[in-house]
Amino acid sequence: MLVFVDSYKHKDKHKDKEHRHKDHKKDKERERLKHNSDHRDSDKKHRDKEKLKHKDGSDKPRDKDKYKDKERRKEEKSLDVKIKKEKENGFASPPCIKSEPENDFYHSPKPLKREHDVDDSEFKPKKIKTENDKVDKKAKKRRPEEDYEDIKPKKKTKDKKGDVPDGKKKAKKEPEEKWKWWEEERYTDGVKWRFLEHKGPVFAPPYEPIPGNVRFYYDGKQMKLSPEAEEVATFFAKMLDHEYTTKDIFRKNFFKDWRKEMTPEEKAKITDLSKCNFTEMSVYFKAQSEARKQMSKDEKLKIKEENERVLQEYGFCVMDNHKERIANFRIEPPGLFRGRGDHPKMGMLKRRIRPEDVIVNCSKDSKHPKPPPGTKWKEVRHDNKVTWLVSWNENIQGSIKYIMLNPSSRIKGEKDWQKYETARRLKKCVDRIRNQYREDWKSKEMRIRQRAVALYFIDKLALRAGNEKEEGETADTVGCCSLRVEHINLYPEKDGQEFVVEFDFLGKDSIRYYNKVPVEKRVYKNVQLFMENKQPEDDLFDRLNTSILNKHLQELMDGLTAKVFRTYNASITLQQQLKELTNPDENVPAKILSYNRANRAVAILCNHQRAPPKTFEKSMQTLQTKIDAKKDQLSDARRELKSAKADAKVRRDEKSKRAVEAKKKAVERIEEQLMKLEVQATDREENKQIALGTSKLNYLDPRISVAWCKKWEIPVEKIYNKTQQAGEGSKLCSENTLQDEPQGKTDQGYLSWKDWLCEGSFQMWIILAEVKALAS
DNA sequence: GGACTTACTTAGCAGGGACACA
DNA sequence: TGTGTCCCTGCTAAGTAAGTCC
Repeated sequence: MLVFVDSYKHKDKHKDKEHRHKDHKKDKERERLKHNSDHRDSDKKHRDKEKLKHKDGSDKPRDKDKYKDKERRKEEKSLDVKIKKEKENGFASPPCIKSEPENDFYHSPKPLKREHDVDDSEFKPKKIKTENDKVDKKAKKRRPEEDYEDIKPKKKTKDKKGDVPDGKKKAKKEPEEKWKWWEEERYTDGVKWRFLEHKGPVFAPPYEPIPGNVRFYYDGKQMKLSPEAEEVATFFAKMLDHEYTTKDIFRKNFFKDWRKEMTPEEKAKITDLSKCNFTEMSVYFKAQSEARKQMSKDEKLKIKEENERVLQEYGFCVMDNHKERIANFRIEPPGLFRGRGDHPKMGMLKRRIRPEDVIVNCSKDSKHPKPPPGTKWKEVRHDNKVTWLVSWNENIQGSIKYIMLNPSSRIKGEKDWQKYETARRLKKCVDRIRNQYREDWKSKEMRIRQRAVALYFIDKLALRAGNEKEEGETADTVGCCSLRVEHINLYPEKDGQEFVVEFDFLGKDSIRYYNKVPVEKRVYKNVQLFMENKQPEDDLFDRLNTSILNKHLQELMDGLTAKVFRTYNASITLQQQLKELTNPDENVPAKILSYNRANRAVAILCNHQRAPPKTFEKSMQTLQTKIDAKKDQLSDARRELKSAKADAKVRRDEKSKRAVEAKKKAVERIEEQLMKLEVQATDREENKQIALGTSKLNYLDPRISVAWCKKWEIPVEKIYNKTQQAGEGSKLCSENTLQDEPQGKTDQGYLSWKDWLCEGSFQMWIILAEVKALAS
């Protein structure tokens, strides 16, 4: 498979199509990634040969029983045959996977019977464990215990050198006991918790009117606005420098909603947004922001302490026996809606959320959160089949917003774990599914053909499912099932390749997906058929939607949805790329560059992009200057070494010998420094428009990364972000955390997918969860 | 529609470099 | 050479929009 996504932030739909090919550096990088990222095409030349040999044979019809027999036989075939077959399909997986014993692959968490599954009415919390509490391995059930008031919050900020109290320093040396939630029994029947207590949300501060000397002008004349109208005006003023305020839809929506907040007098007077002058307001807010930056240390510290206090009070909840961090305990403040892409609702007023709008979810027997004085909650609910703590309706899309737990929580961790387990199960049957959809390309029924081709695209290109969207409510974006004829171009031959499909559409967040992919002839012919007699705005897959597709996938494998293919292909691509790119002879920075390149291959596959940082060019320039300076330094050092050597040759004494050694060391040190700088420059350049974070946190099974780190003795914290190198992070990612590393290392000197993902290695989960928690 | 995950942007902070001075 | 301070830059994490799936 060739995954080669050329995509940009889509500001003007097709305008820059030609321009994008001009960036040679980027093209070069893509070429490299194109070569490197193709996990199912690692030996392209060979595969192409194979393809030429077998491309017709694979399409021969066969009856169902024959197919089943063949499937059975296929399971028994040798590794070589398997690889050959995979290559024919264009989906060659790492060879080590084939040798896995089949029964080892399924390790889905089996929900065990719980003590409280039947009747939870009597459930009372007794003692809350922090993450540091010891786990009673003999009794791993989530038992209610007493006295949870004494729980001390986990200190979030790491202590700087010298600030650490002696006791703490000492404590750091001792291995910390973690709450091993993955060793506990899981709830059944959709129950998410038995006990939930929290303090409710933190509301946005009330509006503070701007000072009298900050004026608003309409049509050149000063005008005092009512507090309601003034507040909304400040939202606009704060965004004055932003591109949003130049957009017609934004301005139109803002003005419409602003007028709703005006008094009748204001409404009568203010009729044209272009006559409004918000400059003084804008200047005032900029000055305020500047003043915040200029605050004294003490003032900043005070604010920090206050934030910390709020965090400690509202940022944690007690779920079952454990204190858990809440992700977003602050309710979104009012403001102007910033939809992405060409969102028809951008600029609309996001109203202020009040206690009367809020539904609080907690357990009956908990201490219910109190609404602010003089107010009341919309509702207090006790629904333990959901994970949210607080919800409210937002007014822009009419959807519900939630306050939920941090990724470090048990509830999120379990979900994450299940996600990767499902992806692992897909590994087991992906060949069968691929053969099935290949067969379906020949179906007499159009709906089946469409389903099969769509699934092929989802699998091959890691496309999203593509739900239907309400027209006019959101930006016009699509996924696989919602592709339209206008998003596809077909080329019988392009750039020396046959049967090329060109995709050009806006995906999630209005990020452009542009890709030219050579496909199998049958796919090509099918797409041609689907496009026949259709208008550009017609659906490509008119007999398909995501629920039909997912229903079909569910029949193929329990829990299988379109999304699982993305997770599976992302994780397996990482593993393949790590194997391919890691050079055992290279040093740590070079290996980390290899990891980032593997990560990048996944990000490209998933089309995870970012806007190039504003300071990118400048920072590259700075780095280049450093490199140049280092090069000069190196040639100086080499010259000095040469002269020291000559000197030593003449003098032949100990002193000059020592001088030569010292110069040698200096050269080595500078060489290493130069290498590090060059690696950094390469990494940064390659990462200009690619976002690694999303794939790292959401698609890559952390066990693969940790296995790789262990294999090559790379500190885990080098992979899961820099801030964790010091303080808590290094502890979390220490050897202790990885104590139950699985046994089987492969001949390739690399832990295989299966090897790492065996039962008992769930420690990895807590690493991911805690790394995420640290980031909070 | 509801619940949940995935996604990108950006404010603010941490940390490193430059410089002064002991 | 070590230490302290300031400033700049890159990175992180909060914030919240936009997906998926049931």
